[in-house]
Amino acid sequence: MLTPNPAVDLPQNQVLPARSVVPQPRDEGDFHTSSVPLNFARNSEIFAEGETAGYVYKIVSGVVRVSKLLPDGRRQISAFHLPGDMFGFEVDDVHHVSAEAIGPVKVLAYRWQSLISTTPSSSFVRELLNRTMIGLRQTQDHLLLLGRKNALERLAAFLIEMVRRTGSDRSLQLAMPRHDIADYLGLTLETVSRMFAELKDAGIIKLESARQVSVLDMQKLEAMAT
Amino acid sequence: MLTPNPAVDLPQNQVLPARSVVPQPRDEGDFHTSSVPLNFARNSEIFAEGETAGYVYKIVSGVVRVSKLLPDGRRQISAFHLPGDMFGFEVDDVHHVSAEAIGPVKVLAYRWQSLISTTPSSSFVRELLNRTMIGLRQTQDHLLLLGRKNALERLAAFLIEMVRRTGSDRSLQLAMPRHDIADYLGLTLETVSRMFAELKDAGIIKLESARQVSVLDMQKLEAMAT
DNA sequence: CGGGGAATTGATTGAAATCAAGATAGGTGG
DNA sequence: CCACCTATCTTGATTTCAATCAATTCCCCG
Repeated sequence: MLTPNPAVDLPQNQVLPARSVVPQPRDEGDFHTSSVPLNFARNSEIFAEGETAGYVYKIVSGVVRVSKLLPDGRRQISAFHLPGDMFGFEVDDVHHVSAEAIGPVKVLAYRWQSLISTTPSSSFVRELLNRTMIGLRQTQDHLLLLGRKNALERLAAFLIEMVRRTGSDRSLQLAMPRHDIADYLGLTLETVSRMFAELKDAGIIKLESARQVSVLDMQKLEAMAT
Repeated sequence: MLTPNPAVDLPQNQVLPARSVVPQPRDEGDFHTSSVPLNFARNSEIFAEGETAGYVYKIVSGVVRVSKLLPDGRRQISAFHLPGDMFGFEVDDVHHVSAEAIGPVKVLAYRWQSLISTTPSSSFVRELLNRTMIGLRQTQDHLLLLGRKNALERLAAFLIEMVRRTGSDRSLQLAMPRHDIADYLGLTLETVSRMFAELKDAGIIKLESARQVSVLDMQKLEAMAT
């Protein structure tokens, strides 16, 4: 069965009290609005489904998984977020997904209200609109993957996405375990492992270790992603 | 196999020439910007993946399906849009999905540039941001359905969504064929048909006809959607 | 080193896809 | 107005791909 609550063994974070860094509002990033730097430990929860939303987050370092759970523990990861990405937008003030740090994560937290209502200029809103539209497009692409691609196509698409987003080509360091990849791709971790083996046996990738992948034939990998 | 191109037998629409109604810019809807009323026949294409995007559309009447195709014809419908809904937003000026009229459809087309750049106030942008965030949330919910729910749960969730969105409770008129429901739910039309039969046999719904459904037990239906 | 979570690999099951007929019905023209 | 024609839908038989169940094996970290 899937992990009912992936955030274990870590100190709870309430609304926004200090964690390891004392919140010191400051100007930073693309948004010239006060932000609070926060640190999250491996597997800690940044926010949970159903919680009151009041902040949007911009990743400084680390990787974040955004997911939804079914009552029986089945989990779907809707996105992995890398440094520079923003997450946590909500129309109303309730989070409809949860977010967790996969490894140690540093973020800047911005008050949602400040970003949209304090009318410095509408450029913040335009920025948010652009980021949201990009997120919508990526999510639509992911619908096609989950609804219509087979296991091998899904893993190939995932590896291509990660190579592209991390900037590297050839060498790829995976921040997340097989279980998370499985929950992102709508598969089980065993199937993910078998598909890694299949790509390896086909000479398309090389597994330096479970988390360190070298792409040997990007042409073929792209062909497999359909 | 899935329909390679669902838009058949219908007159092609180029960028925005008149169809059955001569385009007459006018003020209308929530947006006080000029819009062009357009009519589309059953199964005609409103825009295609890869086409230049320049307009956003607001549905006056009819139902629209938004989808993506794989080269071999596999199709994933990412959303059905009903009257009042808007669709066609893109970050850059290329459509990354295609949109087709399921039955006869009337829309109002708005120039994207007018909506965002002619600074009447940023309220248009806020409106677009809200609609996009709502779309993102619905798409994330759909990811969970496609990645983790079984066939029966998917159909139950679909029926609940349609009952909620059409406002009716109990009686539901489906605008789309089984094939479209299947491509929305990541199933085949045969499986969709079997799941309808299962819900019927369980006394949860009644099929007045294939397109006319009565919900007999909403409690149970909601329980099945997980 | 040695312990333990993570990953791989194997055997078997199972849910939905595919292949294959028919049944239903909605629209059209005689 | 009715009957036919053809889309659409249903139902059945079989196959298949991924899930599940079950051991090992591999490393990563203490």
